[in-house]
Amino acid sequence: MATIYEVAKLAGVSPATVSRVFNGASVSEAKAKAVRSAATALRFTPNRAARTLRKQSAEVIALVIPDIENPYFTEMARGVEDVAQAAGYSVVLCNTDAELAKERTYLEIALAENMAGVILAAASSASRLDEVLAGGRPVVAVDRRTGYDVDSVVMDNRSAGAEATAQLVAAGYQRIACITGPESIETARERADGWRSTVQRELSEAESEGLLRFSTFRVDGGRDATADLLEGPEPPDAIVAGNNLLGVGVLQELSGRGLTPPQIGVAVVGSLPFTTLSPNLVTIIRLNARQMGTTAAQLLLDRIGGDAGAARTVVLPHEVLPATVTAG
Amino acid sequence: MATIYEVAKLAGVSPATVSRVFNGASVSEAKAKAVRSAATALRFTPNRAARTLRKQSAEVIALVIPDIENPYFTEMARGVEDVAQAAGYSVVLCNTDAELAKERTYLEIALAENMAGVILAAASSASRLDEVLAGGRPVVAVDRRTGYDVDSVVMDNRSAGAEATAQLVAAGYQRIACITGPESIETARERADGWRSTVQRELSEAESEGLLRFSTFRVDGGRDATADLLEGPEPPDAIVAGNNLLGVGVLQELSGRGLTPPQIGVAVVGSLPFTTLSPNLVTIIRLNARQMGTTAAQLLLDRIGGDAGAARTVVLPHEVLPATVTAG
DNA sequence: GTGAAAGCGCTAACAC
DNA sequence: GTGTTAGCGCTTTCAC
Repeated sequence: MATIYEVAKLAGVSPATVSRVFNGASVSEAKAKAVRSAATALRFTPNRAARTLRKQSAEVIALVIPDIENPYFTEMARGVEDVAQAAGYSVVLCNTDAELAKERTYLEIALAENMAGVILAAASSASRLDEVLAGGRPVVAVDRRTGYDVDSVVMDNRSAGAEATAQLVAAGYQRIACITGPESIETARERADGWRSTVQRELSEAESEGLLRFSTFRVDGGRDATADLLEGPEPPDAIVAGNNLLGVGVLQELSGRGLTPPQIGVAVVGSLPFTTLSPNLVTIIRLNARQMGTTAAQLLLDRIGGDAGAARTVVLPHEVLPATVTAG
Repeated sequence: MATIYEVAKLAGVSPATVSRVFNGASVSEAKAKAVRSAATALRFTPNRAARTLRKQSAEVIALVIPDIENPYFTEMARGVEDVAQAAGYSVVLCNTDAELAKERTYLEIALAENMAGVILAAASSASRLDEVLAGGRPVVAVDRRTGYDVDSVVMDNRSAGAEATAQLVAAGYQRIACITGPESIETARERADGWRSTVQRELSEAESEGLLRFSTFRVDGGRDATADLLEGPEPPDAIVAGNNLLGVGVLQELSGRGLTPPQIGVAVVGSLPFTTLSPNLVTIIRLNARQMGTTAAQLLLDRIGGDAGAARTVVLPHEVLPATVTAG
């Protein structure tokens, strides 16, 4: 790899001038041209490690997520990437497996690499951001808030859970269960809250507890919880799934037992990635993960650009896609 | 962020000694202990940009893939990550959207960042690796070979396509179509080749062309091609899908038309991620993307470690999961 | 085993 | 507008 000195020598200018050309500072057109052609001839690319060391900041954004195999997060990653790339930033995807230790390691790396900022879908409410924030790096929380005073982009989970439930009520179901993620995760609790309030208001006070399952936000969690519910003394006639993967698990388990919507009602908060089921059988409360990604990236870029205002929280809307085939 | 100098001062040693402690060189136990406690007190983490600049190499591996939203590639990413992480390397995921320009940019970045190596699922057979290789960085090709003499890890695509087709033949289907990816992608061609040879051998010479569609490796591609096939003069009675997303698209389109396997036979090369369909209705030629990832990472680490032997090609086995419910 | 010092490639004062 | 120079934080000879 050629250095700035070799380019300078070939172009007959100083290294500083070469640097200026590559950083948009004012240079006479003649010298700029000479530099550019020398750079091309030597296949020069600025060394990013050196630039990062000198500037104390890399043009890289860390996107830290709990599950890279969940399409919700990869969709989000696409959104982040699009905005970041347009602004000249690269995105580094870090997968924590929802483990605090891995998350911690990645946050340390982000700091040690002088990355410009972090977009974090926290592993749990216990996530620690002290180090990164002490290092002066902006953080934007996505999907889940953190215990820190940072920008966040979230869905209206309570309302999404309520909406999912209301759709099932409207379709005539009477015993509506809810399978959501780990209780340690804000979104899981909020979606369950939405379900609970709707059930209690629309059906009966009694019709809630006993029908709630905190599980994992994964397919197997959905299957297990569904099996558990169906094998109970008073099985539900409908299920609200707290995220996309749980939805898949629910439907898989039902299908294994010969049950298909609308025989039993199903509403999913999120989406049904790669479903092969007819879309009008299941109610979807669609969460726009991509938009969450673009919004978060924009907020982060603002902060990187020096915006020091108070922390903002953006709540994104969801879209209701009701099942059109119902039991009724 | 504390520096090595501050740690040195606090511990009463030279910066060089601090560096040695953090790099496993021999240091007296007394000083090592002093350094460690000073480092902890100052919350010292070595600055990676500085280390990278000095060592001319970062402990980072680039994983360059064409579609981050395809579970096949995220599964592969998991495999890469597991091996890399165990060896102390971070993984940077780069999404090219199967565009050569983006791929080129990412490869340049990998070089400019002094990354230790690249694992590449090439955007097309026209991918250029000259710069990276000239920079002395090892490259391992995954899923698809490149035109360069580098290590590669691939599936036996021809055999996978043949196996998928043979399963449909065995189930009694007579007009078996094939929907595969872009003709510019090796895997797409090879899977089609496997299909063609089996159809020609088992059925009739005539029963092949006209039933082959080169599409995109995406869900919409599967839908469009299926629609196209079904609306033709002599529609197929079975379809081989060239990858997971095409399989989803095929099943979606069929389902929209009220067709479900085994009314029409379906075999998929790859897997059916997050399917809600009963697994015994569709034949799956399962490709182990995770294993592909771990294998590639291992090969790359060997190269990074200095292995300069001839380029190797590893061909991974697939697993046949036949549909057990057939039209017969 | 340990310290002094040079230098990785770049940017940003500072002088002109 | 342009060149000179110092220095970002680290690793690594080279002496001792």
